[in-house]
Amino acid sequence: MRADIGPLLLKLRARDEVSAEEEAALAAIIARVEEVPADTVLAAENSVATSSRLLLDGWSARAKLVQSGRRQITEFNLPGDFVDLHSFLLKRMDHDVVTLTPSRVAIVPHEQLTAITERHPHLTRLLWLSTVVDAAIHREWMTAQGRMTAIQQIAHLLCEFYVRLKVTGLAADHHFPLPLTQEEIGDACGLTSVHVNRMAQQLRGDGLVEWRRSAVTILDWERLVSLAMFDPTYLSLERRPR
Amino acid sequence: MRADIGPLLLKLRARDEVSAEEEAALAAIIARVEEVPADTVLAAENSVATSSRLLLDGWSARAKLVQSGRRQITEFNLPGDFVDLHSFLLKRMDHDVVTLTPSRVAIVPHEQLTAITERHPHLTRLLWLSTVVDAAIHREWMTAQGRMTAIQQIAHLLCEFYVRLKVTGLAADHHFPLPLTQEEIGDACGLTSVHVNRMAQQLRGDGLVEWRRSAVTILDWERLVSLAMFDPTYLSLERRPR
DNA sequence: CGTGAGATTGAGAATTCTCAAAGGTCGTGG
DNA sequence: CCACGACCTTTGAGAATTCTCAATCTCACG
Repeated sequence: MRADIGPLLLKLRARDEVSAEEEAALAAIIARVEEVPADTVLAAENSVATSSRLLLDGWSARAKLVQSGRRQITEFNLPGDFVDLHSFLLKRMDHDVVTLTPSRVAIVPHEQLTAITERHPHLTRLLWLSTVVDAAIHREWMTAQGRMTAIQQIAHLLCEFYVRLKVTGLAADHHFPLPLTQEEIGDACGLTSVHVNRMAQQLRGDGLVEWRRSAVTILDWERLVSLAMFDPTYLSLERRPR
Repeated sequence: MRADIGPLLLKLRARDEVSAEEEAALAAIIARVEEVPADTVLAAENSVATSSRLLLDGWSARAKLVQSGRRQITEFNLPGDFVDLHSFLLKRMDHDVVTLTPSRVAIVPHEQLTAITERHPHLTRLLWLSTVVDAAIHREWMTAQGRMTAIQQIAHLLCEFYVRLKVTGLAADHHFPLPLTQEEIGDACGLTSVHVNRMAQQLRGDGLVEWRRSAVTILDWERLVSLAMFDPTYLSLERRPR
């Protein structure tokens, strides 16, 4: 099966050049592709991984479960994200990776990744970069959680989705799909779904977004960015030699 | 100047073997060593880095400033931490790195790190791992911030310090130095220093810790771990092939 | 001993949570 | 093509945690 790694390449090329040879090397490391339904655990906390997963299509999340049934989502993964590249080095997972929508996932055995590190130093650096950007996203979220209000956090999340989805052409004209429940957004922001609901109403009432069903239209990007104090620097979408 | 990379090696060797050749390669990438006072910015947000810093001695922090003078500390760096290895790939910094105590810092030019990726794939993976562990620490903190109470968060931080400091021999017998103000701890937990103070009093009052000046003694490790729901898995201190 | 940074205390205020209960929406089976 | 059920969203009201803003206290150090 020929996996479509187009979205991944778009992301990598937003940050640096990727040669044809590197592109071929990437395509070659995929062992197989799987279709998985929503709410499937792709990688379980505490398990020891021997392969990593590349999200070809669909949304997933990194989540940590806490006693008492609560959970914290620490990052959302969009199509083209190498969702558990971290497990290549960690081996033992510190968190779950769970699909949020029906998804298509490419499986990459760790031996193949090891081979990349031995033969393609520049491609290695680009993959390394993508894990380091995950860390930058974590820092940005932590800052939002610790030092911003609930409504700012949610606004920030919407800004992030829009910018990240645009890279792979999944968002345009200030409009994008958002297949998340308010509960899932709450799990990401450290809020209850009740409070997410009230803040979402406020964002709508203030004329910042139109947000119905599972799609969002940003009505006033300037004001949303200003409310969220959103600065996309942390996404490292500058093209430069790495 | 001969830099003492002993603490760094202890950390790396807690996770996998490091050959004598790799050790020599690491020692060779250090361009120079600097002594810096407390509260010095080692790497500034938004600047474009051309070298990374290895903390030989002292404590530092990754911090993000938010309008209105607030800040969020996203990780504390201890002696032996490669504090801004992230900048090797990010180039443009998404956060500040600031010393919290007088420190000794080794400077590593990015060209040297590039050379490591070209000649030492296994060492590259170990350095990559250390950035991925930073991300795991971020996730753990985010979970604490989002889904645990203030006192649990602070207890969790103390557990983390003890385990991390033990790796390099800087903690033992449930005792360790803690050169942080309550304000700095608040910046890390997303709390005010006032609330940190009250929670610290409660931890002392409950007989969990002795915490005076800048040193902590954990009086009841079991109970502290249980309160904080602390599980050191996220620190990846298992020795296995990477 | 005076100074200044950091720790501690007090009291009222704000944000967010908890616990229900009610209202909508969408896919599926009859 | 409609009714049903499951899953979300929305609303209300009281409660809890944490914040804000001072003011005071302590202690290491010059």
